[in-house]
Amino acid sequence: MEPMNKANNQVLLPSDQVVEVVQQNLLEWYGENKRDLPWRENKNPYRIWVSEIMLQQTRVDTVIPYYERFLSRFPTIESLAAAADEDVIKAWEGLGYYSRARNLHSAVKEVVAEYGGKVPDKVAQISKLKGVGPYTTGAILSIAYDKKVPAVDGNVMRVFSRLFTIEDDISQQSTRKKMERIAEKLIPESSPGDFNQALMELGAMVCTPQSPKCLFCPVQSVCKAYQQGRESELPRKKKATSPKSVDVIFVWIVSENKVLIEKRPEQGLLAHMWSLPTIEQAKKENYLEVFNEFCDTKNIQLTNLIIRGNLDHIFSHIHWKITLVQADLKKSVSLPDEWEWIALNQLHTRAFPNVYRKALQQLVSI
DNA sequence: GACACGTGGGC
DNA sequence: TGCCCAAGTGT
Repeated sequence: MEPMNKANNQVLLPSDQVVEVVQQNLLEWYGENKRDLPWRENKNPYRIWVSEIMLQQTRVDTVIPYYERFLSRFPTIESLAAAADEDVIKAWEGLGYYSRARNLHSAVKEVVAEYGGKVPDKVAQISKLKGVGPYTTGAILSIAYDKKVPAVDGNVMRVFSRLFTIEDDISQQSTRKKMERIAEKLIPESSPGDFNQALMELGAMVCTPQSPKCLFCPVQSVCKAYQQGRESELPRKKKATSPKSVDVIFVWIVSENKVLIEKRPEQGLLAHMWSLPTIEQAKKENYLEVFNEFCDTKNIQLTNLIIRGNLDHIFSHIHWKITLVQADLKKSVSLPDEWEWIALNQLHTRAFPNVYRKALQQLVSI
């Protein structure tokens, strides 16, 4: 293996003949093999948009039920624009990357206010919307409006890496720009949306990260990696660093069938989401000190501490080692602004990220 | 450019 | 089991 920084900076564009074969074979294959997915029912730009946001870093099978519920709850761009923030987040609960929902909501409101509810069909306008980056710009413009704009995602980068034996590290942002130049040459005038989707579909179904199904690949005849038997070596990608381990305490405070919940800060991990009161960066050694400091900060007093259990939750970049601690709240002058008593049987009305759902299950189900 | 940002599935 | 991932974007 060559070192990763030795990748060629030159963009070697595919020949006209290769372009021809890829276009024809891929479009024909897509026509016969594409999956029947809910966002392929029509080309409503709003529906395409929602699907593209949900699909970011998220599997198709995971997205489908969320997509169906979301579109049935917010069937039009106007209905989403008019919705309360809480309702939008609640519909996103469990999907992860919650800033996607906030950005989508904000962008949809902008489209209704600035563009009369019509999703823009110009790169300059749509790429300014919150949560719409280079990939989503290309996806919406090509799929919904049949514009010849690249939509280069992880699938496309993997397909191109193999098809043209591109050695660049696909985790580098600069690599995507190179891939976009190739895509611009490859996309046919006639059906850019189908072609972009065909590229992604190929990556998802045939040109998979592990064990690619080269024997069934419609572009096998022009694939350089296959010709060289190197399909398992490509694409190149820097190994991810493993999540950093952090000790965390969730505090379980119940009184008269009510429990204290906490609204998380507006920035950072699980921003805006409901949670149990959480002590982050807690040292496991001395709970008392940790709790005293916590009580000082919140201007409250906690007594009768009992450890109720432990829980691990691994985010993409952080590993929470959670201790569930039950406590009683001594009478205090006032509750912190971010805290609220809620009836146990009303917990389901709030949007909790999954890590807190798991904790609640453990605590409530005896 | 590098890192933050969730979750669940597959091997 | 632990690691890699899955239709990226914001900072």
